[in-house]
Amino acid sequence: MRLEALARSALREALQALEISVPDDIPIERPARPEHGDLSTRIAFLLAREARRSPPELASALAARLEGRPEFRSVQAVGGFVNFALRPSALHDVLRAVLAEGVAYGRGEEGRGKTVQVEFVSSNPTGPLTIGHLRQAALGDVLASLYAELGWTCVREYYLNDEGRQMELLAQSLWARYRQALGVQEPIPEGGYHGEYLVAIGEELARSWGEAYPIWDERARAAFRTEAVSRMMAMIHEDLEAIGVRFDVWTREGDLHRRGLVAQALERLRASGAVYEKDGALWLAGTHHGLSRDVVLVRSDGTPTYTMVDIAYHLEKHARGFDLVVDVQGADHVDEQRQVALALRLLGIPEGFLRYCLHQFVTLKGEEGIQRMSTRAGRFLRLKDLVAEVGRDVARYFMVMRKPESHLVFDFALARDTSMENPVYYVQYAHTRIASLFREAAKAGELPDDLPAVDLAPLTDPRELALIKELDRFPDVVKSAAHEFAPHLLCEYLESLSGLFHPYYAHVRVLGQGRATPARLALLAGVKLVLGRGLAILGVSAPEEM
RNA sequence: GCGCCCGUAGCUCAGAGGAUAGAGCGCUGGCCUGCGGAGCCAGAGGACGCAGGUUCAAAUCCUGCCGGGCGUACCA
Repeated sequence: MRLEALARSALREALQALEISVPDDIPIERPARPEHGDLSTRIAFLLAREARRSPPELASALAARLEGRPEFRSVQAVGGFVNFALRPSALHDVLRAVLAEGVAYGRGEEGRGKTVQVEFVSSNPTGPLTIGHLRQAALGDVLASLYAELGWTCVREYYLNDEGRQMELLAQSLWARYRQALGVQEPIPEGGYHGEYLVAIGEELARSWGEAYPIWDERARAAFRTEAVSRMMAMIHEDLEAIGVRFDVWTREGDLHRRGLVAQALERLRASGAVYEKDGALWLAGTHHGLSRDVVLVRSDGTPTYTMVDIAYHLEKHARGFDLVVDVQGADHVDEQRQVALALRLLGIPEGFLRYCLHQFVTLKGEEGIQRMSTRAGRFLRLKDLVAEVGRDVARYFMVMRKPESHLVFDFALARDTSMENPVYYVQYAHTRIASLFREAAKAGELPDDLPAVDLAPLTDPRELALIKELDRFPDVVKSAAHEFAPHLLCEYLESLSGLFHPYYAHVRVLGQGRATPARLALLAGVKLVLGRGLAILGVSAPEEM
């Protein structure tokens, strides 16, 4: 049995024996200080009032009931806390279970038969992906993997805004570059895209199309739009490839229009009575429902706004039958999220269907200080180039090692120059050292045939027991990381597990130690297994050699 | 002005009501005749932005300030 479950079921029995009603959730903590035991509970504080006893009294009564049970070495009341010290055999049982489960250890059942869609990146196809998109790419990909670990079927989806004014500006900017390549002084349009990446494409088009498009007319617009989108998509695919992210579904804004979904959504909104007309435009009455302003859904020229299309898109997601939709978006989308969420609520979509993972932006710290990215101004670091510089593992890990809602300063120089000193390698190195140990064990003929069957009794060193306790946490970490949209918890966990392993390995010899050898190999097999699983979820490699 | 996010070690950040606040980097000093030194051991470094409040217990929850980021478009 998992350790927390062990303490919970014991406490449940003790509470029943004392005729105190058992709460649904019995909190179990892992004390920071060893003298407080392996597990502890503050339940006495919570039930004191109801039980009409002071927390210390209640804690003592519980401890007295539990003292002497075989799974605990001791159960002590300290203040109002009840502290449990586990017997090594209870920990050995945990390790045995980990080894028996193998790669399935940590997987959950909650998502069985359920499907979650994770929408992320969804960058406009107006240029390559930048370090700004990297956080989102890593975050979304890892969230999807976390949910997959909990048994959900995951769909990774990219929403492609291939319509609207930005695409118009992009096409015209490309046309300008094409004209420039032909020797004409054509300026980049107002609000257009100045990035170097359009120059090369413009030159190429000048070579293949010659003087075919001397003026910016409908014909040029159509040609350059199509060309621009496909070129940008190619670049985006390259960037995603570099970071190792694959999408299952690409949804184009244009398709939503063509399938009549925007018009349908509009009808539903009208029918709901949540919209009104003013100044020739159609508005969503946001202020009636707690928003800070009303929102235009259809402009006075009859075209739907981005928000309108987004609402239609999310209705379509619902129609597709997902049990949960997770949108990963930057902090600039807060208002947009509220608006879409409100529209869905007004249309009767259940509250829990759509959840947003909102993240703050990445600022890049480089030679010229801290800089904001801007695709439009052509000032950005391309994702592919960053990955080439620091490697996929480091790039991905750095982006999820902080909680999404915290601002992240990416110190490019540090990631590159001191890459040997960074936490990714610390974790990977732990995995590698164990892999190497197993190679040595095999050479020496000391590798047991059946690790889960090994006698674990020799594992009595506090460091060994601490490692097992840490292994026990893994499934909970996966669960929290997924539910709270907090992949950084997994990073922290892996660093903590590695931080227990390295000192242990530096001080304890494994091979040639008689009965202790197979037991220690079994322990380290468990550590390697969990490190490997954790890294896999992060999309970071778990090397056998470095 | 209003809304959301963030103020914790020199730097980058964990800590989501519990017991003496942690990690990595950087800094100081040690450890390579055994399984990988990308490692280990030790040390210096903190009024948790400020002020109130709730609680047996607050870095954590509430309120108000002060800083910083983002938003506040008939842009996407």
